[in-house]
Amino acid sequence: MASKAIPSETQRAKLERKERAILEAARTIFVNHGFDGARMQEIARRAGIGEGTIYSYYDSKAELMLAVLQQFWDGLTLEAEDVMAAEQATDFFGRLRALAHYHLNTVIVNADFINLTFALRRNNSEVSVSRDHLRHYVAVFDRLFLRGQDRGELRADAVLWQARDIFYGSLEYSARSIEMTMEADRSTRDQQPVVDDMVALFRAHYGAHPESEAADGTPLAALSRQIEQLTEKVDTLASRLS
Amino acid sequence: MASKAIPSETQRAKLERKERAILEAARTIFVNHGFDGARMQEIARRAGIGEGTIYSYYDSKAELMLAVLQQFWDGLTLEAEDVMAAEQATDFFGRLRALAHYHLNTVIVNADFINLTFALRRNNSEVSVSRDHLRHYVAVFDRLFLRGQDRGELRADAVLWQARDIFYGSLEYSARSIEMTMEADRSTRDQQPVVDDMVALFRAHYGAHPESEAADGTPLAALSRQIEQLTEKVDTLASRLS
DNA sequence: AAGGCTAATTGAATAGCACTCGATATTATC
DNA sequence: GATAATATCGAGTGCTATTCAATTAGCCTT
Repeated sequence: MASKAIPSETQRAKLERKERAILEAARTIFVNHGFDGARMQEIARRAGIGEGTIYSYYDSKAELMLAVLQQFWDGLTLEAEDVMAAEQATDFFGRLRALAHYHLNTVIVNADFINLTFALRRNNSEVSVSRDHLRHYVAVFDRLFLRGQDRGELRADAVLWQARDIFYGSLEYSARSIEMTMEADRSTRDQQPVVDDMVALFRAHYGAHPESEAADGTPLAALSRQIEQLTEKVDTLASRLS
Repeated sequence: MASKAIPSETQRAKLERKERAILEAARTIFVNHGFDGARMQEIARRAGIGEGTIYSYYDSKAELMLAVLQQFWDGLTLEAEDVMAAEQATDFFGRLRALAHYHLNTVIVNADFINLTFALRRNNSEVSVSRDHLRHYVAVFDRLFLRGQDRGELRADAVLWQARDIFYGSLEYSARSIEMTMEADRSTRDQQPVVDDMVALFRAHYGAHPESEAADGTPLAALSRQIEQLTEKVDTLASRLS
């Protein structure tokens, strides 16, 4: 397949540039017009190439959109990982808050892409591929959750995939609700309560409650420990304010 | 519009029967082939009428599918209300369990319809109509939740729409996860843990905790709860600072 | 019940689209 | 520079939803 003739570096670069141009054009058209509304002709025109040329890069319209989505979700995954890495808080709930905030905002801002992703759920053959983006993306949550369990911050008997579905499912629906209430206003103000609620939910439902485990007779010690942690946090905050 | 000539009862009945035939045929074809895969010709043939006749009942393929979905969701709403009415348990959590069980099962069994519903989210003009089905359907949950708050079973400061998004969002994602793990097996066995988890979640996060009010008998629990609330506030502050 | 009027029905014709394919241009290799 | 390989093109193909002029069926008046 890749043996006959090796294109020179400039040639390869040219092809790659052209492929990027197609992807970029497709991205714009798909977002603006949706899958069915997008015209291959317009994508070709915008990319500055002939209509048939697209098909030597991508086998079909669906596959082209899949490539667009691939790129989009890969970007999101990287961003989510960056957000996690940049988060100062090292405890589970602080990181969860950061992730929830990032995800909710992302889902709202990129609502077009999210809709496009789920619009592909019709064409059965592609679904499996489209699932991979999501799997990759939600792995960020999975790692966070498992680490939280390892450190004893979360109940050990909690089921990962159920927690994951609660996290992403709730946030997606919340995003839709938020979008509906503010069709024009782009402020991020209203997202705060949802994120707070999500963190509180995880704390109440999945958080380890040491005092109930340590039923031997030192429930006070557990509380004392919590107060210590809290004091630490408050001190951190205070120092940051000065 | 409806003045010139009033059709006799038999004539009207005939038209209604024909409309039902179209709807029934469309329902079958759409479910089996999806929106794009469905051929208007096949729907017409199955309904025993000419292809053009469909268009004197529905303006377009999309509107036809919308009518199919309308019928579907209306049926679901009635069923959900029946489930609520038939439930012996009168407390919030018992009823919530029944609703969660019904909804999860429904979403799994009728996955085709659910997917079709969300596939229409592309065509902007129809979205508003399609939202009405959902609004009507989720009102069952809303009534249940508000009643739970009135009776003091749920925290009074809980926000209805957030709880609703958590309920339906989580269940929808869970349904997908369940579908994935058993592509063939139709048993309802695996749904139980998800339902249990959902009820436990609502109990932990939204349930009223009388012990924190009755600070006389169980001071430790009250303190623990206060600490949690405090932690929540501190975290919120911390996130706002960054 | 015959004629006239309205509304319903039909399927061949239209139009719009993704995709194909033979012809053409560009690049690589000798 | 010749030739082979590869990339590009856009007019044509095939498939559909939708339209519409012609036809039929139903109802009302006399």
